[in-house]
This record gives sequence, structure tokens and C-alpha cells, in this order.
Amino acid sequence: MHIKSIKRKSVSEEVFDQIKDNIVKGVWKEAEKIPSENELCKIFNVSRVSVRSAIQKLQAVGILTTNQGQGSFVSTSMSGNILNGFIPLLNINTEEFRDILEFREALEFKSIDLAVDRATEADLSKVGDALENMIKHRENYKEFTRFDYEFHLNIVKASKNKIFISIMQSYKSIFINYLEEMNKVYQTKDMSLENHKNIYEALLKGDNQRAKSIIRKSMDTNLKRFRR
Amino acid sequence: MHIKSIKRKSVSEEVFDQIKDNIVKGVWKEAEKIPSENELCKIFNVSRVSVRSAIQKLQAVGILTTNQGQGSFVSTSMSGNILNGFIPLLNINTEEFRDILEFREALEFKSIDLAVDRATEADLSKVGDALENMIKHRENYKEFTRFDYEFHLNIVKASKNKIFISIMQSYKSIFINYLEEMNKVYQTKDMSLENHKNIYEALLKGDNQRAKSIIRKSMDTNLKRFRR
DNA sequence: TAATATAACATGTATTACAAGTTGGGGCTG
DNA sequence: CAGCCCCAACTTGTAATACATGTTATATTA
Repeated sequence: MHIKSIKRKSVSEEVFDQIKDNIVKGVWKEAEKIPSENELCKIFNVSRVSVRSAIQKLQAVGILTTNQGQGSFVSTSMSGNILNGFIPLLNINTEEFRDILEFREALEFKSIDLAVDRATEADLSKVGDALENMIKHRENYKEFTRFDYEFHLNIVKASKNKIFISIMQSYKSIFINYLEEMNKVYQTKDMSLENHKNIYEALLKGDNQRAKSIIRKSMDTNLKRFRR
Repeated sequence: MHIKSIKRKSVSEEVFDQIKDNIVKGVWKEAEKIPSENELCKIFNVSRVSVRSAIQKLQAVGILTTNQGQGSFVSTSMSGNILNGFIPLLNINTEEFRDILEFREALEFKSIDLAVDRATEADLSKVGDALENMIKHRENYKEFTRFDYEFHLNIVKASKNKIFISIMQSYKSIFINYLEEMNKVYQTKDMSLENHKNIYEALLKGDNQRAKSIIRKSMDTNLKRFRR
């Protein structure tokens, strides 16, 4: 059983989420001015300290831009934030799906090539652990997806390339989104498990070509499914 | 002539920089606790509001982690920040250099493949513009490097893959760092210009294999240079 | 000895006040 | 009337203070 450490949301975090949600939902659109700090105080019924705290965090992650004497504005060109999961990937369309597949191909394929050269037994056993956890949690698609991501992350980690690892972690939400979509909507768990087993075996044998071809095939299948 | 809008640094920004610098310089090391907010107030002689403001920003970008009742701690695994330019890539070592090359290979090679299919004339002319600017600023290595980056960015943009574009922009500082090192220290401007011309021509002809092989060759040369 | 209370210190939130930057309108001046 | 200046109103930035809440280690007590 999993024990999650509970943590009460602080007031400023609450405000942070509310403002973020309003932007995500489109209440406050790009380049628009959001209400002044004092107005937000009244709206949320909190002190200005909390409002400012939230705004500054939103500022630091690039969602808001504030100018003294003017106000806070929703940033234009938030692609970075969208991709970093601050803004969910709702209603994913074909183009975005294609982007993700190409992205995975570039990142994971090169990782696999590097991994067969550099991976230690410990690295590979972590990939195996993730696979076992996938099997164990095959009934819970949320957990299943989490370990699906872990599986791929551990392969990237085995490449020893710090930039790849950083990217893989930054873009976690994209992967999770994508994988959840696949595992939940398209009910592909069994085939997915089979594929992961084969990828793992190929890695153990150092057969990067085979590992890549399995991934490629599964990507093609998914893309076809998605287009319907 | 470039006109930069001047902007006086706010107190909290000043504090932000100071704290960041102390971490970069290693005064406060990873996982260590930094002085309490009240102590920092005395050190910098500012109010707690400003200190908290700075700390929260550092928190949002992942440099600090704060726990109520305990204090603020320097984050472990700051690779994300290092890679995002909050922490400069000082004393780059062979391993990091290798990481960058592999990263460029994964990202740019796939971009080139996609670009030859998807690029419009406008996309390609932007690549050409960057090249012209490189020639124009060949005497100023800072500017030269900027357009060097622009050149590669525009190729990635021509791929139409939003994730690639986002990554390329996020990791701008890495590229700049890397390219500056090459252009400044190793005095490779002339050969670099020749290579870029050839890459551009190959792109115009839709010859992705040739474009990639030029990049590959120049990467190998750079790596050899660096190892000395 | 072990559980509990407590004091000291940390960050989190609230309130109030003023500083500093921006904007727009009103009124003065030519 | 046009153009300029000035000021009032509003915005964010900084300060000072107080108290709430969480953490830790020491001291106390059973």
C-alpha cells in the first residue's frame, strides 16, 4: 500500500492554482491584464502577501509578466509552459500527437544506442524493476502509466547523457499524458506489456536495432489508432 | 545601433542575484541550508518581504527548496537549472561536451530530416538570413555566435515540431555557451562559415544526408580540438 | 528510561503604511 | 484651439510589525 505524505495546501499555493486555472481555462487570455493585486485580494479573500507570493511564482515560471505601475499580464508565447505541464495537454490533436512521436523517436532512439554501450547491470535492472511494477499494477492504469514512464526514463538514464535525462524529466507530463491516453482509451495494456518485455530483452542482449524497431512499430500502431 | 531599455534592478532582484551567486560560487553547497530569512535581512539590510520574494522565485525555478519551520535548502540535482542557464556552464568538461554533441545530434539531425519535407521557402530564407548576419558580424564573436545559434534554431523551426522548437529555445544558453567556446577559443570562424554555407546549400537542395554529414564532420573536429 | 511539555527558532499569513512607476484627465499657457 | 505641464488615481514594490503554524532540541516529568 502506498502512503502519501499529506501536505496542506498553503494559501498562496491555492491562489497560484486559481490564477493558473483561470489562465488555462481562458478567462484571462494571452497578453491581457489580470485584475490588480488588491482586487485579487478581495476576490480570493486573502491578504496581499499571499496574492503577491502566488503572482511572483507564476512570474518565475513564465506565465505572468508584471510591470510596476501597470499590473500583471498573461505572458505571450507560453509554449514552454504548455510543454512543461503547467498547462495540460487537453484535447490533444493529430499534430501534437505527431510532435510527441517524433520527439520520442529523437530522444529515445539515441538513448537506446548510447545505453547499449554504457549501461551497467544496475541500470538495466532498474528498467527491469519498472517492467515488473507495470505487471504488478496492470489493473490500475494510473499506476501502470507511472511505471510505463519510469521504464522509458530508466532507459534514458542508462544513456548517461545528462541533457537527455533532464529533458526526459522536464517533459514528464507530456509522456504521462500520451501514455495515459494510450493505456486508458485504447486499452492497449496487454500489447504494451508484451512490447516492453521484448524491448527489455533486446536491451539485455545489447540489440539496439531490435529495441528500436519494436518501439517504431508500436508507435506506428498507436498513430493509426489515434487517427481513427 | 542597439537601444536597450534600461530597467533599474529592484531590491528583490538584487537579493535574488546575490543568493544565486552564492550558490553558483559554492558558498552554499547542494543540500545545505542557507541562512534564515531574518539573518538574510540583516546581511543584505533589506526587509523580509524582499528576501522572501527572492527566495520564492529561486524556489519556483528549482534552485531552492524551503520547508516551513526548517529553512531554505539548496536543491539537489539542479541539472535542470544548470541546463537552463541559471547556473553557467563554467569549466565545461569532456563529459559535458560529449553530452552536448549527442544532444545536438539527436535534435538537429531529426530536425533536418523533417525540415526537408516541411520547410517552406520563407523558413529556408530565414536560415539564409541568419547566415548572412553571421558573415556581416564575423568580426564580433558575440554577435557572430548569436546568429550561429539563430541559424540552427531556424532549421529546427523549419521542422514544424513544437516540442523541438521549445527544447531548442530552452537550451539556448547551452548552445550559446558551446558555440562561443568554439568560435572564440578555437578560432574556427572561417571553417565554421564555410560549413554553414554548405549546410544551407544542402538544405535548399533537400539533401538532408549531406547536411547531416557536414554537421557530423564538424562535430568530430570540434571534439578532437576540445580534447587537446 | 521514555513519553511529554516547552522554549527557541524557522517559515507562512495578515495588516498597515508608504515609496515609486504609469496613466489619463484637467487646466494652464502660448 | 493645440500643446504642455501638473496632479490625482491607480498600480506594483518595499517596509515594519504582529501573530499563526510547523520543526527541533532541550528540559521536565511520570
